Formats: sequence, C-alpha cells, structure tokens
Amino acid sequence: MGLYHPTAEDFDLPTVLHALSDPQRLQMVRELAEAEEELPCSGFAVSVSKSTCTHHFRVLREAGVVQQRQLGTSKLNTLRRAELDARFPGLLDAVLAAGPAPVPA
Amino acid sequence: MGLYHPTAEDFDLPTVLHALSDPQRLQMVRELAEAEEELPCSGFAVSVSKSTCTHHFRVLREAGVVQQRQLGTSKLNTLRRAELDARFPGLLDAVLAAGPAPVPA
DNA sequence: GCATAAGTTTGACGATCGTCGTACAATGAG
DNA sequence: CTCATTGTACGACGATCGTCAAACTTATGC
Repeated sequence: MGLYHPTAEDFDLPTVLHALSDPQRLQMVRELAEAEEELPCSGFAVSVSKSTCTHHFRVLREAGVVQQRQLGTSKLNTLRRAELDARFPGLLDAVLAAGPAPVPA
Repeated sequence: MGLYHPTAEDFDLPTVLHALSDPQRLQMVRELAEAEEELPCSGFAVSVSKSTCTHHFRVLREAGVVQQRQLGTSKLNTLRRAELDARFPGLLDAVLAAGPAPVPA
C-alpha cells in the first residue's frame, strides 16, 4: 500500500488550486502550516467524519500539498512547503497570508 | 441587467481558488494578464462553445477575478489586478508566474 | 487473546461542475 | 429594413465532488 506522492516537477497548478479551494482542506493546510510538526488526521479541528478526512487528505496528498507517513495506526501529515515553493514560488505564502476574513473598521 | 461584481472586501479565497482551478479559466486569466487591455470573449484562444465561455467568465466575474463591461454587443473583460493584489497579496503573481509546464532537460 | 483506537474502503446520496445545442436579445453594417 | 455578429438564457447531459455510515484492517494496551 504505497501512498502516491507526485514529484515536485509533476505538480499541476490547477490540481493544486483545486485542492486548496475547499474550505475544509484550506483549514487543514492552515493548521498544518501553523503547527510546524507532523499532525495525525485526528489532530485537526475540522468537523467532518473520519472517512471524509481520509478523502480530503488524499486529495491534498495527490496534489502534492502534503506528505503522509504511516506510524502505527496513525498517519502523520506534513506540508510539502519547500517543494511547493520551488515549483510555485509565493503561492503557498499568499494563500496562507490571506486572512480568513477581512476585518472591517 | 446589472452584472454582479463583488467588492474587494467580499472576495472569498476558496471561491477565487476555485475560479482559477479550471484549466480553461486559468488560460483566460493568463491571456488577460499578458494582453494588458480589455478583451472580448471572442478574443481568447480557448476551444469551448460560446455558452461555455459565457459561463466561465461569469464564474471569474463573480469570484472577483475579472471585470466585465458592456460595449455594443461585446463584453470587454479586464483583470481586477489591483484589487486582487490588495486582498490577496502575491496570489495572482504566483499563479501567473507558474510556468504552464515544467521544462525538463 | 481481546478490546480499543486510527484510518481505509466501499458504496451511496444529493449537489455542483463543465460542456453543449438551441433559441433568443441587442447592436452594428449594408 | 435586413442581416450578420456577439453574447445570454435555458435546459440538458454525464462527470466529479463533498459528505456520510457501515464494515473492515492494523496496531497498541491490558
């Protein structure tokens, strides 16, 4: 059961944008970026079922956004920050910098 | 028949990412960015039907990516570059800078 | 061994998406 | 006026998406 991970050269911009265009996945990516460590599926504040969580992380992984590593029954997730930056410079930073909501006066 | 255009503060990141995640729309945005002028729907190299073109530009417009202005029977499209940059700094640049395909040796 | 915990797989569901063709509206050229 | 051009509106279609529940697998703890 080898988890598919694309190589950085195979990253596809539309695919990455699509992966990031879902609010739940965007939230997962934000949490992964804040916690500079590996996080298991169950360590996220998303309110979806386990199977949906599995699905979202597969989309993120197959797009190249995250790396997944098995450890016991857990699956640890990491942002592929360096590779994303190399392939799409500035993209991840711009996405993460975007405030969740504009703050009015 | 007022064309809906969101204000910059109402731009929604997932919505914008989704608008840009379609290859055809991404291509349209690229062409719009290269030609620093207003372009009608018929001035694009996309190979889709007229109704599909209308649909794609509506998605882009409602996400805040483009501005549309009626002129005769034509509808002129412009990138809302400044507003996008203000709301999501660096995002559009990163998307446009991403080469369409990686060039192998 | 047995029970618990963490994810996966499968199959389902309604919703949305990208696409098209046809019919229609509005403008500009002869 | 008539006709060509440009785009919209309206369904329609198959495909994909996000979601879930139920059954299963795999490892850990007692």
